[in-house]
Amino acid sequence: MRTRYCGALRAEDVGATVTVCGWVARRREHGEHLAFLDVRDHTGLVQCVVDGAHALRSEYVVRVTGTVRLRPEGTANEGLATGEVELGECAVETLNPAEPPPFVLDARGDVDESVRLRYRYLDLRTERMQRNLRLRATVNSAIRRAMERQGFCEVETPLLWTPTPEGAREFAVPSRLQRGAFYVLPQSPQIAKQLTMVGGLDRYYQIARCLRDEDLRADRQFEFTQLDLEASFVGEREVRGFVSEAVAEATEAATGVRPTDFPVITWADAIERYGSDKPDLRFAMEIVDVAPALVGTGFNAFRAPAVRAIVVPGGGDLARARLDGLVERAKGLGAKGLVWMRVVPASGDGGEPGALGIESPVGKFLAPEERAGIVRAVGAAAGDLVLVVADERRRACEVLGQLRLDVGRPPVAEGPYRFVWVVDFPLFDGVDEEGRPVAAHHPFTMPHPDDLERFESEPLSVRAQSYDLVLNGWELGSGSIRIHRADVQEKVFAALGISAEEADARFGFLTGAFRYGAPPHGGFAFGVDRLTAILAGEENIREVIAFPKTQSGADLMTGAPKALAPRQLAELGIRIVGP
RNA sequence: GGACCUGUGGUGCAGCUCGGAGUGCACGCCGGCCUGUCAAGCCGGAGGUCGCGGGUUCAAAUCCCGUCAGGUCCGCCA
Repeated sequence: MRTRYCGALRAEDVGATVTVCGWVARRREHGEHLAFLDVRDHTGLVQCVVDGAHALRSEYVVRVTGTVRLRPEGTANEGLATGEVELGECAVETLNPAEPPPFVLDARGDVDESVRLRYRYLDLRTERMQRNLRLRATVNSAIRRAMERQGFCEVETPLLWTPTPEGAREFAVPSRLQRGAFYVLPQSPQIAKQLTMVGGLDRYYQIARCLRDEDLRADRQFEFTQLDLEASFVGEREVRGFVSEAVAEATEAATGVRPTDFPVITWADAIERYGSDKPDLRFAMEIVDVAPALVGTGFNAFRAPAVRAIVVPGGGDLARARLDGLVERAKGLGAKGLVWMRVVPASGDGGEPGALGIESPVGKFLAPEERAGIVRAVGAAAGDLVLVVADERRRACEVLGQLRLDVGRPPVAEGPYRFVWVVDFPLFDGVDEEGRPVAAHHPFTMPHPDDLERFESEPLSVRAQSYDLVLNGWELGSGSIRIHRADVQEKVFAALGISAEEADARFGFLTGAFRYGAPPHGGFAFGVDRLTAILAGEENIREVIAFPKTQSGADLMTGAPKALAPRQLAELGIRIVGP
């Protein structure tokens, strides 16, 4: 039907007679005997010169046969890949007419997202969506290449899985053959992939769809895609190596530049220095301990377990209203308050040249050496702004970590790409209402061997062999070395308050499998949607998903979710109660 | 479950604070003119339940209450 793609025609094709197929992107009529027709396919646009175009409209599907020729002197279009040439002596065949589209498909102005989603099949024709979906395919392909090169075997796991009431809310699927019983859609292939290790697959991977019935966000859809992997007889470093390789391959395929730097930071350091377990390393503004400068201070607000600060370079000119806003923000985040200090050249005479002072609402409560000590400790220069929070250590760090992002963070999709591994997470994340530790990752995570002796005495100080991969402040994914021995697993279940019977009822098929010779194993999963979005320069994963849902879980194109026909409900034995 | 932003011809916006006739801009659409444009240009035209419901008022796009939809965030996401 066609001999060439629109976007591929170049000066070296001059003289060739070609046939292209595509959509009418635009037409420019110059009277009865001259019109320009931009024909678009997935590769780009080519200008066709026709003798009148009255019968053709936007988005008509056409087949054009013409001769490639150079455009006349001075009429080339440098903004177009095919801008040196055009198709002349065109015969245009309309393969299908089209109604005027509800929105213009070129790159001008934003279109409301609900309109785009309602007509997603049209939105997909835009250059942006074409680029994003093809980038996603490139990323997938690179991931497969890297995993296969590293000896991983692709295994598909069931979508109809068994309920494991733990963690994310699951989508339920009623069974027709066993009325009243349900499958669930997997929130991840976690347990299945561990069973492939027991099954001797050695290295498993899958670009897997995961489903979680939780509220949606810019970086969360009900269904999302993960590179899921698991390997036997490996430690943490090897797993991180596998993942770094896959991410590097994908990033190189997408951007042309292979990232080589995958620094490792401990969870404790990440909290100390960045106030977050997903630090954005594209900018500094690290948190500094200024308590040493305030030993024995007379200023009550600073007599706290921890006093930490960040410097906003050049932030001294922030308006008072903005500073008040930051104070409110800090309080909203749970801090008792926030002290700001503008760093200025020291006033008065007698000071050393270059000496610095501060302007701050609380300046008068601080001794001169305390003011100087803070400025020195944070390494601030004149014109900078210092933000100080005094509180419990973790809270002070986390509040400053959030302020650091509020004040200094570039858009997530703006380069450079700064990956970082966060390791040594705590095994437990606080305690529940009954005072029991809560699993930070999942209950199959192996504790750090050095911390096992503190398991009973200080469970909250036990580190896990788990690790997150972070890119530009977005958590791409997480993984861990798993427990493969029954005795350790029992200890963890006990600490979590899960009885042997309960564990057996919930995960019996897993713990049972582990009695038959489970190899030491560990793995990881990272979000392909998130990685692709960042590499595509998009702030929202909907932009890299062909048919996403809205924040309320609706598919505006199909109208899903919808009521089922009474007959379908009857077959499933389901009666709808309530509104 | 909660907070905030948005909703005005097909699309994107302005108008809303201070109520006074559906007023305006750009794009698209339809028709006419136009032989080198490329977001073509020029002229003309059509197109509206101001998301929906209620209230206040002589009078509501505008003020108030409720509700729906889209978005951002908190909770939630082992």
